[in-house]
Amino acid sequence: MSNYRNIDVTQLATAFKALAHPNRLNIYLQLLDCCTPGTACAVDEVQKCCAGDLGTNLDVAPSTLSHHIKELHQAGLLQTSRRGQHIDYWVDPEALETLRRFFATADQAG
Amino acid sequence: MSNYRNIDVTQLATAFKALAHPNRLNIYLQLLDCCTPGTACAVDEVQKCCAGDLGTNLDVAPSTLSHHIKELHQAGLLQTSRRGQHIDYWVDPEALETLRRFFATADQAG
DNA sequence: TCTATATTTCGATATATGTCGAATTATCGA
DNA sequence: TCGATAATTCGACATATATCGAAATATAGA
Repeated sequence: MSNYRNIDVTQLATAFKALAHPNRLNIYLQLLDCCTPGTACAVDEVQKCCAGDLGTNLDVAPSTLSHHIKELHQAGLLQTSRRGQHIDYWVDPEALETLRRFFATADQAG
Repeated sequence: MSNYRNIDVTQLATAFKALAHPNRLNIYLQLLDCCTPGTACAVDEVQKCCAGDLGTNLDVAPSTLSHHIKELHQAGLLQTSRRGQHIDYWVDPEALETLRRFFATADQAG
């Protein structure tokens, strides 16, 4: 059961766990809207996705925000890059593809 | 943020939470393999999906198994029907479709 | 009706998680 | 180099969750 139709079940559970918290799902959705998966927002674009921006509509302390971002990152859902004082985050396209594929195949025959 | 591209975000987080635990994910995967989503296994088929069967490869007490099944059911991921002493469970097709659709659209543009 | 089987509910307990504030690290600009 | 800003790490604490065993509920069959 550690593997299901060529999908790593442990990785799947880890991803679900990361996305299970409303604040973390919120962060992930923001990043989905912010940048095309696999790409950080260009600096000159209006949309930003550095840690501070992700917390503006979350009402949590910076340390809590950092904690949640770390969880998402450790689950493999986000990628990261420093840009000066800021740290940008964006959606890991492979992890997203794994999730998409799981539900796509699950939705087919039993 | 309670709605994202016509998908209920709260429902999404609830579903992820239910699937985040390895034992519950295991149960869900068994049901996906057991029966076509939306249908219970016919009684005369070899595959079964009553509560007891779902726990055979899980190594947890019956009460714990029941607890996990209840979580999946309350999250809207499973449907249920009593069959004599047994209670059958199967994958709710609409919930699965919601998840499939979320990742399908998320995987497209940002 | 009585017994066996399947499942759930309840109460207790250990562990995991979310949150904060304070302190720390990293970077930029003066 | 110093101060400001962004983000992380750490320690503490309250809450949530997973688990079990015992007891309760539901059903089938003798």
